[in-house]
Amino acid sequence: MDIDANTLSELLKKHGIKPSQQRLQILSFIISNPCHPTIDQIHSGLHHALPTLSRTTIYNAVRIFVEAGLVQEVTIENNEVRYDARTERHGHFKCKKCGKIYDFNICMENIPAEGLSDFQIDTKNVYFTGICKDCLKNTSQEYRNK
Amino acid sequence: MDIDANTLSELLKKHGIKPSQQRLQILSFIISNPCHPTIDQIHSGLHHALPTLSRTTIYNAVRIFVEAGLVQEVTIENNEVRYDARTERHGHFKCKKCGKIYDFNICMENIPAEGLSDFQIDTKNVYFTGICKDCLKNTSQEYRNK
DNA sequence: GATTTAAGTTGTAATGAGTTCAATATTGTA
DNA sequence: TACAATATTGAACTCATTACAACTTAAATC
Repeated sequence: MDIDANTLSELLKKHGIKPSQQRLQILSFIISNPCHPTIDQIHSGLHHALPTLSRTTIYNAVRIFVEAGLVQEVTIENNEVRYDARTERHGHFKCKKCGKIYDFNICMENIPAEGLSDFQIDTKNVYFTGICKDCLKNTSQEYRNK
Repeated sequence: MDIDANTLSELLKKHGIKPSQQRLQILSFIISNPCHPTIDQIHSGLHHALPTLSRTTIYNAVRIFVEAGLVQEVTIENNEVRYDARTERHGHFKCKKCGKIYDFNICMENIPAEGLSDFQIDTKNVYFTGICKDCLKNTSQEYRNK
């Protein structure tokens, strides 16, 4: 389940990021948990490995990862930023009932954007909201947001 | 520049929303300022017309507008929710240099989303980031984020 | 190996968008 | 006018994120 630490270390060095224990663990966690974890989920997920890990360190680490293009910020809904190590472009779907986030493949290049000629486009984000297959099956159920 | 108050009033009633002075002004402001204003921008923009207008009222009003489908939430970047009266689907581009947000037309229906069959899709959002035409022209300039 | 220097980490305190809530004001209706 | 229902207001609160200063670690030089 774990990613080779040396490989990750080299990856960080290649981007001019010093591979500290904390950074290696944080990046490894994001890669091996492709559920788009929040800062808080990273924090509690690494608690047994690094009991003194501070939230500030996680904020710092993900910021430099994002700047280096190793990790993507995913803002599906306001008030929860999530992180995603998939660098290939893909879309996100958030179910309004169960709150689960699904990835889906999408060919961004095919999106026809009128009026952006002469613009330098760095990132493209697509997110949908609605109700997922599983929740649709159980339609008679009570509404449990989030 | 103003929108006919009667038309707006009817529009609100049609959606079961009581057309109070505050709601009319807030909706009118969002419609006549298609710059995707934040709560704060709405607040200061309406200050001369409604000096006692409270932020809470704006939060309440935009929430019921969004629920009624009259207004769209635009979350380009975390920590700033913006509001948009354009209900037709379109994408948003945020310039990393000047911070300006551009609309662009996009045919959402054509976005090929693999793996979402049997999902009920309610909203589709597309946002790009990069550097706008104007800022590209002045490349030698200092970097002014936001 | 000891010393110096730079960089990274930590926890606390500050910030600021958004929410909650009780009091007040407004509106519609009899 | 009186009543009931709804809307508005502002202060207090919450909570994610940021700022910052003290501390720790790692690397570099002697």
